[in-house]
Amino acid sequence: MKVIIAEKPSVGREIAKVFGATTKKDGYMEGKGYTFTWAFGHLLQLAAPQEYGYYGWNVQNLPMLPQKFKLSVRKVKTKDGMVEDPGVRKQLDIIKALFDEATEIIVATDAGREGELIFRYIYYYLKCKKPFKRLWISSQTDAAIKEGFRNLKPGSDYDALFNSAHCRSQSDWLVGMNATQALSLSSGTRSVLSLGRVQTPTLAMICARYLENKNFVPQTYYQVSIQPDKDGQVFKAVSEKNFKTKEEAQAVLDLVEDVTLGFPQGGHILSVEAKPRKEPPPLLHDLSSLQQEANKRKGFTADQTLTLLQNLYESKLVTYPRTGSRYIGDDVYAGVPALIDKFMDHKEFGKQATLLSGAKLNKRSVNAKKVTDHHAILPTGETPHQLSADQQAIYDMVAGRMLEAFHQDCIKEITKITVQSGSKFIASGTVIQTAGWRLVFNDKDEEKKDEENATLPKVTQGENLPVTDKALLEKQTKPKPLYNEASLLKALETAGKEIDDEELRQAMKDSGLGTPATRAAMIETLLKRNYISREKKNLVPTETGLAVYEVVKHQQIAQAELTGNWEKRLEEIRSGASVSAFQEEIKTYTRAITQELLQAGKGMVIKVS
DNA sequence: GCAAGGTC
Repeated sequence: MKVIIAEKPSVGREIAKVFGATTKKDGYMEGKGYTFTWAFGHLLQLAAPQEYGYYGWNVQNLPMLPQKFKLSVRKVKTKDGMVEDPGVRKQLDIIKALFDEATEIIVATDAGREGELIFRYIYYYLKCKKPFKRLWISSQTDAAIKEGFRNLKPGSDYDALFNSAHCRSQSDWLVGMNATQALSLSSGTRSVLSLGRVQTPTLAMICARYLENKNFVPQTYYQVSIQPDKDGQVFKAVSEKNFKTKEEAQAVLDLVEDVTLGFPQGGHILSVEAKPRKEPPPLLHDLSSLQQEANKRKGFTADQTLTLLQNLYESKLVTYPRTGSRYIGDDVYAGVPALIDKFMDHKEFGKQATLLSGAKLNKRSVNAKKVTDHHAILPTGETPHQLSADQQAIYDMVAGRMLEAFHQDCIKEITKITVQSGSKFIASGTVIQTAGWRLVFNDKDEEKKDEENATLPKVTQGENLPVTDKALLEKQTKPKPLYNEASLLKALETAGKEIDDEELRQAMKDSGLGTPATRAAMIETLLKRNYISREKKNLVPTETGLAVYEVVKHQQIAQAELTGNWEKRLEEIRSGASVSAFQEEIKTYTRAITQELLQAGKGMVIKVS
């Protein structure tokens, strides 16, 4: 008997379906001589410190550097503390029984580093010795699954990938557990002051932005605006330059040849530039972009959006939610026209679905090379029943985005008019000529600035217009806004963009800080630790958060680059570089940061709340 | 009591 093990039930069942195996059992399916089972993500985790003999939280134990890491069954929190998750234990037992019967195992966990780790941890924990092969596919269409099975790889081909995954896991444990205990113990508070490769740089970003915002000194500057009149249609033009002093601006204002000063036609049109600009539709959603949009539109937290999306996924209404790709492959694209047709009766955007039906679709979101473990989020085409208002809102964002993504470009005309009246003034305006994808939600254009005119009258070069009004404008420079959930998620994805080193940046771009699946939980962790709080839509540090930030802000553990460095090394391990060299470096770093924090925490000032 | 990673 061959046993196929997937990362999650949905994939296990999908593969079983392709094989025509339909017999449902408890925790697996069987048919055609195969058995199909699954994990629920990570079933096993690196054991907690006490399982290596490090009892309690004690400076004597630090740094904790286990000789050999152990695995333990995933735990859940109950009123009696942490206990084995019974569902996980049950599934592990099922997997063990199946592996015992197996002649061969086929590994069908997600095609990536963590997918490999999920299987290997199970395999080694169960002390299984059966031979295994690897299925490596990035979409779960029938064709992709069949092709993957014709192309099974030897299990050992992925040993180096497992090594890199295991290193990632151990390194996070060593640095996180030790740094957390070191700072918590030395701070003298009895609370948990957690630190980690992902959470601490994130906290640092929030704190740095908060302090920058709070300490920002606004600069006053001045502008002059005039209002020319074209046959009764007025528009606004603003001085080409900004002025540092009111006097400079006043001088420019005084030179304006307006009607009240006796100039009947003092606005001379120097030039009119009008150029069309194509604005392509947005890409399909991945989890992060959807969380950002839901936060902007509905004020949902990243965690709420993920929960709602998980509900929709479990009801088979949307595809896999925890994806980091905004693209689909050609195989999935083949089903898109039929999918669009399903929305022709939708009350909000049925009209646009009808318009797209049979039309030539925009293929910007179609690129198999940019599909990673999972493709972008799409509706499945199943008809929703009795969704809650919030679920419906998320569902509509997924479906609406699909219509946008395959819609036509939006064509705008950007107009710039230069007017001479004493000095030069600029009027700019954007007119949407063909709305294209913008028809789906009829949203306002975010890019549009305050000074812009909705529409500008038709004027020609050389024309002279009366200037009917003028004004001196006093303005102030603004600080970068505080992070909210949407802008933080975006910053986490692109933390690499502020890194100069090209190779580091590439490594960061692939991973960012955290992963789509973990970012929502990480934000919740910072809230739970009382490091940050929500103020309206903003995320701001608490006193505790700022105190921790002050202690660690110059340390490596607070820098996003730490992840970039690790990723680079892990990638080398994946291509065969030495594991032990990296492990030694991590141990050395763990010793160093533990010592530093044991000292630094003593100087901490934290109010006990 | 603690990390980051995955998912019901």
